[in-house]
Amino acid sequence: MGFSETMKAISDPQRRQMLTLLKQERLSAGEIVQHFPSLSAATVSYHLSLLKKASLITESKYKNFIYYELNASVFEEIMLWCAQFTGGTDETQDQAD
Amino acid sequence: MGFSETMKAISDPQRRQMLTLLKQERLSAGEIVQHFPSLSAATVSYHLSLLKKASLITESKYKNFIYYELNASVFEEIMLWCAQFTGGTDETQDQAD
DNA sequence: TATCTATTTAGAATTTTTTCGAAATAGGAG
DNA sequence: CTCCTATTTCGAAAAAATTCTAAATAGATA
Repeated sequence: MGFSETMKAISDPQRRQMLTLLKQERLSAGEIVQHFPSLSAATVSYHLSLLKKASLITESKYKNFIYYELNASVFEEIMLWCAQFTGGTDETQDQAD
Repeated sequence: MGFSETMKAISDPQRRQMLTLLKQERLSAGEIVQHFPSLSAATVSYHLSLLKKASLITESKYKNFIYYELNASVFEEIMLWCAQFTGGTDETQDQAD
């Protein structure tokens, strides 16, 4: 939910790779697990839960699968935060952190 | 230097606050310490070293002070990474992670 | 109903990050 | 040269994040 949670979530390379996978298409938890041979299903599930808490992905259930999907809108917020440093935006704007 | 180091560096709220402070003006280590009453000078120094490693700040010495200054250009790279998810940029572009 | 498949949750172990106090470094001032 | 001020580095302790295996959940199928 909060900005800090989002930044923490995207700070991990494996979680960023999960986001990249989901950029192309929505995937079930099992399909995501297959992309990480070095991690157990439980660990991938843990990472997905962090991404979900940060609103970076959403889940929907179908049969006994859980599908994950990217929520692109959160990235706008991060870009806005960055923009305050590049001098590219109105500097009077409210900003998280 | 690497993208991962940068993302790790900005994932911490206290380090983000240091960047925000440096957005306005360059500050000495001691001046930055004063903004964080709950942290020791050693701890602030540790955080500054991470920001420096991530190229988010640069340092310059004057007398026995060390001044820190923001390096805004790194934020462009983060924004570019975010943009691939918002559909706002050329998707054929190479991207870290 | 019994069982199989997909996934998460729980609990514990490991690893990484953060933090501090004390000691080291470095340069300026007397 | 000696002391003082600013800051970092070191080593250890504490806190947080990551990971695993095993057990729990939930829905589908036989």
